[in-house]
Amino acid sequence: MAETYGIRDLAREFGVTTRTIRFYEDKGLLAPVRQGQRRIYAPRDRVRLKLIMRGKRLGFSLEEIGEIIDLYDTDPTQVAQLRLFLEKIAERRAVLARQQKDIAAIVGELDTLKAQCSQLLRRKERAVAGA
Amino acid sequence: MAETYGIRDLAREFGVTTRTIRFYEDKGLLAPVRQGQRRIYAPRDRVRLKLIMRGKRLGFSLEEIGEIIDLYDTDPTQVAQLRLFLEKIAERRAVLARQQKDIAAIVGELDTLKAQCSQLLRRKERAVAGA
DNA sequence: CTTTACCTTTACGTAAAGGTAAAGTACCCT
DNA sequence: AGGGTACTTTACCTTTACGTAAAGGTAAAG
Repeated sequence: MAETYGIRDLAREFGVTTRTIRFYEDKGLLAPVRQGQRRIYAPRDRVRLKLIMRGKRLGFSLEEIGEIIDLYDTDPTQVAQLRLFLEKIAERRAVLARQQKDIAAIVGELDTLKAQCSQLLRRKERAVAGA
Repeated sequence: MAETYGIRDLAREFGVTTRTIRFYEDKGLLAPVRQGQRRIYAPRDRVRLKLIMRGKRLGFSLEEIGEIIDLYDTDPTQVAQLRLFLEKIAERRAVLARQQKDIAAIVGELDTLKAQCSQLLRRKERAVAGA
């Protein structure tokens, strides 16, 4: 028979709190079966959670992650899922590329400001010392 | 006599809403005088707003911006302000540097995933076409 | 006197991803 | 029966930077 997990098991394995896992369920990302009130997680739930964590690491929102992994169930060939995922990857890359440029620009500004401040500070300190 | 501005004037000049300017006042970043109920902004308020906008562009939080520009008033020599600002600049640079690295790593992962997905997709598409 | 434009305060809403507390349920161990 | 532990639900709290009504004040123009 198939392996099952308790919420605590998965929380430990993935380094999140049980609250987090329940939160994902609220958001429709997980749907464990119940045994009374307890949640029983099957291997496929574990896979989904792993995909969620990976998606988060890559900077996707939970909503985007949901769109992608839902196709995992509804799309037997996974072609649609792969297409969507590739699209999301492209989007994400574009966002990151822009962030890279923005950061570089800001770092440039910070360096300029730093130079100005440093110079001004040296002058002020000399003025104070000389007074 | 000194120039003054209405809230609308500053909003237009800096491309923000009046709500934003009032919000900054709530946060203690601005303190215009009142004429009855109306807010009257002096040139120094305008300068502060300009500093706020610059700080934001550089990615500082309003709280950090507040710390810095408050010294502008309390510190006549500005030495303390310059020191604090340089410190903030260094912090910000460090954060941005880490972000750069993180982004680069994620982009790398995305590229790997993209390659895998593309290959898989091509196989699936061939399989479907061949069926 | 009314419209129009601008201003005011108060206060709830938003997004994201959970944290945290309260209070109750379930089961094992002794 | 009592204790301990894990689990459950509900529901409000957090952060940041405002958006968005609601409801009304003030003043110039027509």
